[in-house]
Amino acid sequence: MSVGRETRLSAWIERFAAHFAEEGIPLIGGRILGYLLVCQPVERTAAELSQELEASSGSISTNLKYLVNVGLVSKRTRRGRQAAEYRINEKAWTDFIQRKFDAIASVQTLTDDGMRLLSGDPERSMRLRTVDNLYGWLSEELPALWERRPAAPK
Amino acid sequence: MSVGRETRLSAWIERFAAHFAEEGIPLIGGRILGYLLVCQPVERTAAELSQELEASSGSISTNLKYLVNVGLVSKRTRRGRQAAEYRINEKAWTDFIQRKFDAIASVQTLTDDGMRLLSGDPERSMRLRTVDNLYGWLSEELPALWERRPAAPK
DNA sequence: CGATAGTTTCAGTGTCGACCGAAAGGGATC
DNA sequence: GATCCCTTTCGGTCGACACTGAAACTATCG
Repeated sequence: MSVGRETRLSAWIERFAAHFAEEGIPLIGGRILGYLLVCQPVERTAAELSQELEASSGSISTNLKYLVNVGLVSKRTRRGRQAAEYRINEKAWTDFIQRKFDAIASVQTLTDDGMRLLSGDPERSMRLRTVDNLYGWLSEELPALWERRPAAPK
Repeated sequence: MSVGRETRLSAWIERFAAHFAEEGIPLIGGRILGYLLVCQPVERTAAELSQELEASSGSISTNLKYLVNVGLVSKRTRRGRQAAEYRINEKAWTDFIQRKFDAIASVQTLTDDGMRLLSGDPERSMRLRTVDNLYGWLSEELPALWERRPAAPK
């Protein structure tokens, strides 16, 4: 007897959350992301998320605030409805990735400063130079690559 | 009155360590990396690192083990010398970056599995598709970019 | 205005990991 | 083999942070 689609989806959500937990995103935040990516309908209230993800209202609130803040989730309020609706903002994933790239490229300013401190001492700066060259190349290429990213469909 | 080069270097090491602390590398590990990148001579024993970075022998040992393990530092033992010598393995920085790229690209298998679970439900898979497309593109382009990386000098 | 339904805040709890320092372990020299 | 020196292991402490649940807050509707 095969397991249902919803069961497999919740297992998938858990894997999804586990991956981002390794990147420092709280488990519940990752679950929210995964859930909002596949739920039907697309919008959920905090209370619904709390129930379906079996997480306390406090955790949901904290993590929604964080996710809205980084743009991955958007909050919509409607007159006549006191409950706000949350949904995935899939467009924001590009910014999410870009921040990762920026973090990598930013090391170059660090190695660059180091090189400057060692200027006039080529012997000693050899090790740093290798690293600086790599990051220098990355901080050229990553933005260039990023320019070529495909436009999000419609 | 200007501060000495060594003073500025230790400030630089601290900045360096702080950056990688944000990426999840323990502070002391980051200090070791920064220090080994600029110290003269290039090799240090654990005891020396402990003294110069003002960290306990235990912390130094733990972090060296970790850094050697990921390849960023190499350990050399010599007959007639009981103290092992540690030095930066600047070549390994490329692997270090590559692991980051791999981590990004690996999300694609995740989103791909999700898409499969939602197959036959185009309406519902729209959100995931956007994300999947982005990661699909990345997992094509990042390895391609990586191929073009400059060779380390000599 | 009162009642209701939802969200946010906050204090408290538990877990995890970095760090320390002392004790144990292992080579090297005599 | 005994001694010395250095490294690793290990128990313990501390601080950070995710999470909870109850209380405070806010908004809507009767």
